[in-house]
Amino acid sequence: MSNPVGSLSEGTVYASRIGMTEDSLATLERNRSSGEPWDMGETKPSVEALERGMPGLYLSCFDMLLTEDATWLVKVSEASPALAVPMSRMEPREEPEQCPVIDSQEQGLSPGLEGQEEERSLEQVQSMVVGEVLKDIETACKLLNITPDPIEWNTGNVQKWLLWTEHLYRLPHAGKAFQELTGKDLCAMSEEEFRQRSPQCGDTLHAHLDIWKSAAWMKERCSVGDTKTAGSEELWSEADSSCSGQPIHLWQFLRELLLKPHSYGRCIRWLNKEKGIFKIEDSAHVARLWGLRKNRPAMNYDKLSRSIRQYYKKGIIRKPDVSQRLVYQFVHPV
DNA sequence: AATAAGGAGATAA
DNA sequence: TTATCTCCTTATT
Repeated sequence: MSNPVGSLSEGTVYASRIGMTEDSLATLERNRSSGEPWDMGETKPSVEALERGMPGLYLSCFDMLLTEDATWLVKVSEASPALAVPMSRMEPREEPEQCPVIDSQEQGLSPGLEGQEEERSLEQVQSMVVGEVLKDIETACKLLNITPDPIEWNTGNVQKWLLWTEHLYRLPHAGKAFQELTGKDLCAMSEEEFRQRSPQCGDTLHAHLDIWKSAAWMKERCSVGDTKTAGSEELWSEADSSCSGQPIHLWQFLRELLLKPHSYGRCIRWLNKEKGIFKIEDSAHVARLWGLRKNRPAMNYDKLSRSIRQYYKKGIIRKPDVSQRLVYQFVHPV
């Protein structure tokens, strides 16, 4: 029983999850602009952008995957009559080929097929949105070196996740209130219990954990081999690809950050992607992320840059021809 | 004060 | 042994 909700009947699951998710998102909405003690830059997950673009859709997509019930389609249709609009408002991704694209070849449809077609495109939207969420979670997992399923977290993993979520959403630090808790403990806690531990952001943390739990539950569900959710499974394996295997190298890590300007563009970005020239805009931030990834709390830019300089003789990274502060160049741009 | 370049020993996988 | 991590000195911006 990795997810308490999973053991409920389908009907109950549907009702309870709708309620849960709406609460969660309302909470996230409420807390979006809360004060933050972190200076981690403007790192905002795309989940938030999606929320902003299509709030009704976001929650519905999750729920649709969580049930076989198709009534959500009606809900979504009512909530956002013009589905094409949120689509066009989607922020462009750096890897567009990974996003299921709604094809526009449904012009000459017979009226009777309209509902079917709508369902099909909604399914595509849904898998795309879910894919975004899964990718965000996957990114966090790689960065923190934790598993996607909160139930498997030990106390250290829990702390990492808290730290991460706090800095991502600019929440006040509340890690101490959850110090001895494992992921299993965390998952068993109600929103009220979260609030008791952390009055300021307990509800927000609970909401985010809920999303992670849902994602993990979905992943488990997909891995059973459901044809209807095969698309999501592909997204998972795609996202999983780079997190399996050997410990990550610094240059790989830097590439990962550079590949996600949406999330990290404010701390590291390409000056010339073709030539592999990049600039570290916030050295402290990048060092902190690297330390997080490698479990080195004492990491700083002095040490990180020393590691980068080790790449000089290895021919992996060099200083660009016109040397500038905090600017480096991959010797073999891809 | 921050960053750059390397030397050199320590450490973890 | 490799790939950092850590600490340090000296020079540059």
